[in-house]
Amino acid sequence: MELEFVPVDYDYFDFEGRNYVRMIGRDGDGRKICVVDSYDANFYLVLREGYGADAVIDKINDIEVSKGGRTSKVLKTEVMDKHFLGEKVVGIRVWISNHKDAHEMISLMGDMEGVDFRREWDIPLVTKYIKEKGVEPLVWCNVETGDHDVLRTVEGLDVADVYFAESIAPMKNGEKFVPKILAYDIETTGREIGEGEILMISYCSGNERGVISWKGIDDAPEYVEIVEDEAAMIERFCEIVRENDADILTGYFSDGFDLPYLKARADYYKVVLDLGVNGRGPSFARGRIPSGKVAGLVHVDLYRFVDAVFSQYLQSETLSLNEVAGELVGARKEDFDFARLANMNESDWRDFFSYSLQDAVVTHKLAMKLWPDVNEFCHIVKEPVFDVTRDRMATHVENHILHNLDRFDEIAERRPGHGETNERKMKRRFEGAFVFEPTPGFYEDIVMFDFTSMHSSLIVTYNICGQALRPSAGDDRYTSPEFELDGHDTRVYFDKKVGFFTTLLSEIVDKRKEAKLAYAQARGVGVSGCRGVGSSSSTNDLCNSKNREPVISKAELNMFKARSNAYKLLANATFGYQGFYGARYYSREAAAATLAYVRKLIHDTMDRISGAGFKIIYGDTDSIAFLSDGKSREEIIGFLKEINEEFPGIIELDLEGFFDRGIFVAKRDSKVGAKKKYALISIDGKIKIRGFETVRRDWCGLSRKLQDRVLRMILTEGDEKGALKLVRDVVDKLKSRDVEMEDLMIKTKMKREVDDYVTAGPHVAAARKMIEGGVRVGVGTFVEYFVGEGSGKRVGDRVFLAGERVKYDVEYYLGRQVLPAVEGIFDVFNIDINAEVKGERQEKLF
DNA sequence: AGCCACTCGATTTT
DNA sequence: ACGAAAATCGAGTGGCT
Repeated sequence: MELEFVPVDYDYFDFEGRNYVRMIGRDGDGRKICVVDSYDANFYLVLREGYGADAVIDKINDIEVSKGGRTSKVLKTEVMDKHFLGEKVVGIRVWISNHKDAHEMISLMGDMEGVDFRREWDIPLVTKYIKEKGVEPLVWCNVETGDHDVLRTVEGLDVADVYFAESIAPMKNGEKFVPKILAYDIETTGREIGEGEILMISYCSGNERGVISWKGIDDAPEYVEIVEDEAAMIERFCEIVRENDADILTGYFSDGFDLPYLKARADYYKVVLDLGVNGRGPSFARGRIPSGKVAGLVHVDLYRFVDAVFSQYLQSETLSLNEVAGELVGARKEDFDFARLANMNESDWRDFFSYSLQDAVVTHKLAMKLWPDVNEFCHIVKEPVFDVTRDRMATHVENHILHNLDRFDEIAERRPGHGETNERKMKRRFEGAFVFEPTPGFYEDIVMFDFTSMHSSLIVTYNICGQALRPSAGDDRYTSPEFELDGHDTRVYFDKKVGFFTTLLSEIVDKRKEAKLAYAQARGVGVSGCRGVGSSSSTNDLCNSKNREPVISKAELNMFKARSNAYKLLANATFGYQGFYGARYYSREAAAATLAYVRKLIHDTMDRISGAGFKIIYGDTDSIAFLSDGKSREEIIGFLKEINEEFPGIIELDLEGFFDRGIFVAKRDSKVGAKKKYALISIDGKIKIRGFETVRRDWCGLSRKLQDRVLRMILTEGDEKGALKLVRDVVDKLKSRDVEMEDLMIKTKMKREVDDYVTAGPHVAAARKMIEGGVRVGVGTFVEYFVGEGSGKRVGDRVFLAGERVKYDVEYYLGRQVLPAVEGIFDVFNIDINAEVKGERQEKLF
């Protein structure tokens, strides 16, 4: 029979000495089903030039590996014309009976005469399956089902039906798959996994929501279900999860907390944490934070996705659910003071239930918000949801490459070995980008240009990749600018013939442009009817031309935005990927050369702009700021167009903006202009603050807020005298001890374990205090402290945690926080803020 | 004890 | 374990006077 199927989750297993891929997903009727497909593990032996395949094949056919009660052998071989790093090679594709033995098999085929090298044995089986069969995650396909003994192994699964795929192929115009998402959250008495009890579990999948608890009160809200005890609560939760029949189970930091905690408590009570379809508990993969996997229900830890993919684009200072959800979905968690736990009355419990439910609701909202992004990443890098939500950018870049190699008949490069990564890590750093040293001052009428995806467009334009690297110059080669590598000046050369690496990157850049345009146009349509849709190309045809009504749904709009964003992130990460020690396609020369091109381009462009009579005031990597010098905006834009025509390849300079005023300050204790530290106000009144203490989380709120207000007053009103008054007010408040403790807290993130610090700064002292108080502090923990009065010489001796009844140190906050934050700004106006404040002190004395 | 040069460590910018 | 380097700046450290 035939059926429609969308795969969501993948894994593989052995049956009678062979590998099978097991997929869980939905059929056309929305039933959760399991589809099993046969897939044999395989790899390539690449032949040495001049050697034939027959002798090699004869030899490997005899190789067997017996291990763990199974015997792996060669099933089949095929001689194929392939490419490796763009060069033609002859490969023997070898199919074997078990992927788990691939590594062992390959080592037995090591020093074989005629075999140059071996590849693709280190690619996960599921990745190879998706790549080769085109059965992509979240893409509908047609399955021709059939009988097979292997179905015995999946008969017990808690799904609507199980099928064996006789054949399987993606559908041409499948619908978009919308998953059912169930969010959950637990409240516990302990902070460590398994230490203490779970008091309640909350869940939310849209309208279906509730809290299960064994801490009964007489009139609990109707959404609370009270059960006998903790074990019963865990079992009831499993039951609810299974009945809910979601595709995705999601939590926030649930890999690191909720799921392992549940598992530990379930183990303690000897009940099965049976959340999935196989009647067994979750499994945890190795790693710094072990990934929790539930069979047939994709467990997604949203924190990990946000951390890996989104964090650098968020304003949030911590990645707490509260902050991230606040920023992304405008939803805040409820507050609950955990100190109340010690002594709870009925009303406290009601608050706690409500708080817990809200956590699950907010997590669900966040999951719905991020789904378009997860979905796009899945479609682009063609890896399952489970992996896409946990992989870092470098892995995304690599997976995107791996899944597209077949179009180039390319055999994949291998992953570097341990020794190799260590060797790469040991290598010296290479020179990075160029930053222009600004002259401190207050400027007016500023223009800023910046290059769009500068590194990526240079890589594409000059074919900068390891594959194209050549030892000498030539007509068919690009010659890089001169740069220093490992102590001597050098140039490198790249063949002009494009290969898969730069082709794929240029596709990413194109698709990003396409999605960005579609998004912009769709938004135009959505906001004020059908307009600005001039092109007739299919991606731009977003209007129903008959009735001129917008036909773009909000979901589609979000899709374009997510797609544009995913391609942008992928493009931006590609440069870093080439210089990343763990990369299959690592090329230190390419990474260093890219930076040499980056420096040359910014210098040449700066010369071009100043050559046209403009005064450059700043620039960093890919941006240039200069004074418009009375020229109109139209003239500037015309000038930009003119320069753009002179760039080679896909290099493009963009208008970042026009700014009415801007301030650049000097480095501390110096007259030299500080780099990466400036504030601008754009012509529409938007303020852009970069690098200042205002935007640094390791400064106290008092200094940050004051500096922000000072900068704003100076930029919007040009009123440094008014700003001076702001400082005086704060100084007075500080001295009269009128400042809220909250504004004096200094927050830092631990970058290593407490004992691993060579020099122990104040935050380490604070961390030690926290540990004394029973808090576990490790890498990633946020430490908050204030500096109080005391005799200690070091700041670290006067560090106190929130709630400690110690007077704050006025001198410290004045001299080390408040004044330093504004000193440089007033210097620009020749105002000595220290003298001003001291003067005030003198006046008071008199 | 105080100054100075230096290193360490956290954070931000691109 | 899972993109890159440039840059600022506070705090601590150890040698010197």
